[in-house]
Amino acid sequence: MEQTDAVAALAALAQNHRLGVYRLLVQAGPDGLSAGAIADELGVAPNTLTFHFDRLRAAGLVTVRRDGRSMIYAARFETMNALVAYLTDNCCGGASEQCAPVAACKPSRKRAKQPAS
Amino acid sequence: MEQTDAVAALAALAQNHRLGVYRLLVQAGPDGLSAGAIADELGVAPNTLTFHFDRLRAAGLVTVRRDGRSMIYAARFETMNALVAYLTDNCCGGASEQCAPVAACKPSRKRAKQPAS
DNA sequence: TCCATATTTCAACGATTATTGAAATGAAGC
DNA sequence: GCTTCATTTCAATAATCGTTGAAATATGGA
Repeated sequence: MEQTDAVAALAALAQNHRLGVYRLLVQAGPDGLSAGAIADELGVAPNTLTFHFDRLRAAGLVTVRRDGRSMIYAARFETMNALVAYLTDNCCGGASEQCAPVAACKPSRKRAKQPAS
Repeated sequence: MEQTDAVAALAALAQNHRLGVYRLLVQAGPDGLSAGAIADELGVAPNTLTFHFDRLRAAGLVTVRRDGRSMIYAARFETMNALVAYLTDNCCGGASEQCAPVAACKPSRKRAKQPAS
């Protein structure tokens, strides 16, 4: 992961509603959640939420797919893992064994192909 | 870690110079680096850097101590670990064993007591 | 086709952010 | 005490950000 991408991902997460959305999606797993379900859960206006989804998507943190009238958002775990790895990279110069690289999250169920990024 | 603290930490890291500073400090370990050394390494004006140090410090990501005329900044690994844990918390609803909580970085050498936060 | 539902688009506004230049502070050495 | 070095403070500026309201788009069902 490049520094530019890491800054983009961090900036995307550095906002109350977006962090709330993201954590919801991380916990939801590969199946994701509909925009409406997230709006209900967080009590955020749908148009505001669209703005935030765009940021998360532009940062590569989530994917979207359409399901009927609903848009289903899901976390991209590869990006999450890459970001964590970037942050903790070569921690303490690699000196301590306790500063080992962090574990990765590899959900087993296949994720649906994302259509338009 | 509370959502507010996580947003603060992420916002502190969501900037090119600050992310550069932070990664330098993570790799430097508990001994830290002087403000001047960091300014040289990154090619950032000292006053600009002070502004960014303040953000990192306010977010609890780094500590400072004075050493002669130099200010020595060092990463706070507890905050780093807490942030990573917060991001990946209950990943996939805890379903997959591969989504286990991430490893923590616990540098072995004692860190100098930080004076004024 | 017409209507309801789900979500997105657009323009506008106030608030926050990063960088700058000049001046101030604090510590060390002569 | 004066000078130098290391870093911080302050005010000003341009750029970016989050929320809002109203209107548009897309899908599914009667």
